[in-house]
Amino acid sequence: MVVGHLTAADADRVFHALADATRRDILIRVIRSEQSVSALARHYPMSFAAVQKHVAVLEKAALVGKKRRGREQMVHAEHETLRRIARLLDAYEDLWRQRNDQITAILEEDDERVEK
Amino acid sequence: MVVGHLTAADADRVFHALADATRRDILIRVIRSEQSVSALARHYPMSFAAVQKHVAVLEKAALVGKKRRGREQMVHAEHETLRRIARLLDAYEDLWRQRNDQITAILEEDDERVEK
DNA sequence: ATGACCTACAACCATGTTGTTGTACGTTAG
DNA sequence: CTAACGTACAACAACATGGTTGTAGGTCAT
Repeated sequence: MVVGHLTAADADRVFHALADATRRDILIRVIRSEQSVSALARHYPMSFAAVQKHVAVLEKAALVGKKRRGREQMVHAEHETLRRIARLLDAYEDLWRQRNDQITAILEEDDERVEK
Repeated sequence: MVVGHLTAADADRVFHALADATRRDILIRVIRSEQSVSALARHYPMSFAAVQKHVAVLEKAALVGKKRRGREQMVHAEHETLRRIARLLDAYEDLWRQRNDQITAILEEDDERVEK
């Protein structure tokens, strides 16, 4: 089992890759099942080369990987990266909860003072 | 309670906003406690105007909000947006699990055939 | 072997992003 | 009132992004 730490540059790349509707759609498709680049390209109103670039962005972010099969490049999701970035956002949410807990604690402390 | 649906353009803005280490750091700081733009700016090796722009990107993504207090603009986290984007990534992870469940089911079906 | 298909990659263009500096204006402190 | 502070915004330069077309090479089917 890999510990799996995400550097700041990694997070930059992953969030950047996700910041485009076409790339998110490609990711969803390959999560469902791996597909060749040209099969993916058929779904979008842009050139094959443009889709190829989107896949390259996802690949540099390690959100997908490619595996040659004959003359096709099969694109598959790299679930571990998706998991890591989801956990990173969870950590942000935890920060918020901790802050709220502190505020709640302080307010309760005030209540005690008032009651005394 | 707001239903809270994230359009594709919303997700574009949020992921783009998160795709920069400085902006993620600003977000973390204001999650912990709201701060003025100039207080934030003191932490980074760049001009006040640059930090102002980063805050504007976070604000357009609705990850933070601003509230004037005297001559200062207090920046605070908008937790709801953070929550929504975290849930969006959760949905992607669910897709992966569904796919795995299907594969597992098919394999088990194969096993049954072999056993017969 | 030939043609069709899939991919890779370079060159190019338009636009957007990220930093800078400079100017202007409202607010607070002394 | 004046000086310092906090903010807003415009203009600019450098670079990145997202699309295009064109060329080239590897693989498969006939």
